[in-house]
Amino acid sequence: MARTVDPEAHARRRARIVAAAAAEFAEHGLEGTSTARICRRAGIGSGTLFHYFATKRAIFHAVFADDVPRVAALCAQAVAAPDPDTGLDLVVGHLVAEVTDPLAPGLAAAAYLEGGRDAEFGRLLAGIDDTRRAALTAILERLAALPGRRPAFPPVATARWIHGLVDAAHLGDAEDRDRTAAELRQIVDWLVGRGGTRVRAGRAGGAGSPATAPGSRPAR
Amino acid sequence: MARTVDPEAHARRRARIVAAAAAEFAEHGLEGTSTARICRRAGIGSGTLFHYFATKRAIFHAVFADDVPRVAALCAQAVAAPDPDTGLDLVVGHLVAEVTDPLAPGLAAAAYLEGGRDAEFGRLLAGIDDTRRAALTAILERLAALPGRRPAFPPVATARWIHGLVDAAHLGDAEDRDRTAAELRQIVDWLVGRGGTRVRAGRAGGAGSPATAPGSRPAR
DNA sequence: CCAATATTAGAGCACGCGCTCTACTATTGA
DNA sequence: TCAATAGTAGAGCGCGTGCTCTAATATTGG
Repeated sequence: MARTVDPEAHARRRARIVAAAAAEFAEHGLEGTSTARICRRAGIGSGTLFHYFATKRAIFHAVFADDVPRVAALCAQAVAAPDPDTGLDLVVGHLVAEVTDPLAPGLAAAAYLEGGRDAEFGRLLAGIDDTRRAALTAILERLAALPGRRPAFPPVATARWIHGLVDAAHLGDAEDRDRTAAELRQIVDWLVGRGGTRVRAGRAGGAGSPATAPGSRPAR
Repeated sequence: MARTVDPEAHARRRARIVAAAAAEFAEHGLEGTSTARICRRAGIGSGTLFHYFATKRAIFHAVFADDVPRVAALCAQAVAAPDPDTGLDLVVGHLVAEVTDPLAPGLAAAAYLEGGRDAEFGRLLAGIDDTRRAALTAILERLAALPGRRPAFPPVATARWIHGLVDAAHLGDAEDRDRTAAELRQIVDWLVGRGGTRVRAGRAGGAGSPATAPGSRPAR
C-alpha cells in the first residue's frame, strides 16, 4: 500500500476554500454565489472544489458549522468563570468581536435567508444561538442575585435582547462598526444594571454631536 | 387616435406583480429568485412581466420604493403631532406593524445583501432610514424636554437604538412576532423614560417562565 | 524505483436563467 | 365599424450555472 493522508494539510486546504467561500457568500448570498467565483477566489479548479465538498450547499454549511466548537468552548468557559461579571464580559466580548468582523453582516443576511428554507441549516443556526443564549441566561441569573444590582428585565428577556442587539449591530453600517461595538457594551452594562450613573446622557454620540444620525443602513 | 390608458388599472396590475415579487424575494433573495417564479406566482407570462418592468432588478427596487411616500407621510404626521408622546406612538406603531409583517424578515435580509452592492438601491434604503430616524430624533428631543422625563440616552443615540432594535426584531423568530412587538413597545418606553416602574422585573417573559430561551433564529 | 493513491485542473454536459420578439387579443376613440 | 394602440402569452436565444468526468500530476510506503 502507499500514500497516506496528512490530515493537517487537508484541513488547511479545506479551510482555505471555506474562507474564500465565506467572502463570496457574504457578498452575494448562497444562491447568488457561483462555484466558479469561489474557485477563482481560492485559486483552484472546480475539480478541486468538488473533491473537498460534495455540493455548494455543503460549503455554505461548513462556513457556519466550523464555528460550533469554538462557540461551545467559549460559552462553557464563561459559565464556569468564578465571577459572573467576568463571564458576561467574555460572552459580550465574543459577540462584539463578531460585530467587528467585516464579513459578519453579509453572512448574517445570507444565513437568515437560508435558515428559513433549509431545515437542517436552520437547526444548525438555532443550535449556535441557543448555546450562547443559554450561557448568557445562566450568567445573568447569577448577576441578578448579586447585591446592589438592579437589572431592568428578567435574565431570559435580557439575554434575548442582547442577542437581538447583536443581530441589529450586524446589519449596521460597516463604517461605524467600532462605535456600534462601544455602544453595545454600554447598553449591555445598562441592561444589566452595571456601571451605575456612568451612562446618563453624554458619551455615546454626545449631547453636542450633529443632529444628523449616521447609523445603520438596511431595514426594509 | 384610439385607446387611452386607465392609470388605475395599470397601477393595480403593477401592484399585483410587485406583491408576488416581494413574496419571492423574501424567500429567495434577489439573485435566488427567477423571473419565471414571479410570473407563475402572479399568474402572468414573462411578456407581461417585462411589459411592466424593464429588468428583474427594477422590480426589486419597486418593492421598496413604493414604501417611500407612505413613510414620509407618516413621519411628517408624527412630527407635526401636538403631543410628542402621540408622535412617538405613531412612529413606533408603524415600526411594530412592520415587524409583524411576515414578509419583513426575508425582505430585510434580501435588502441588506443588495444594499451593500447596488449603490442606487443603497441610497434608496438609506433615504427611508434617514427619514424615519430624523423624525424619531425630533420627537425624542421634544420628549426629553418634558418635565419629569429621564431618558437614558441622548435623542440621537436613542433613535439609533430604537431603529436597531427594530432591525433585530425583523430577524427574530416568525412564531414569536407578537411577543417581540409587545416587548419592543416596552423597551422603547423604558429607553424614553416613560411608564416609570411598570417595567422593573416581571412581565415580558415572566420570572417563572422556562429557562430555555425561544428567541431569534439567525445571527451568524 | 515502482505501485498505489491523494490531489489537481479544466473541458464539457444538461439545464435553467434573464430577457427579447413575435403574434395575438382586448379595448378604446372617432 | 374600424384603425390604432394597450396588454398579453409564450417560444426561443445566448449564456452562465452546478456539477461530472477524464486525464494528468504529486506524494507516499515498500
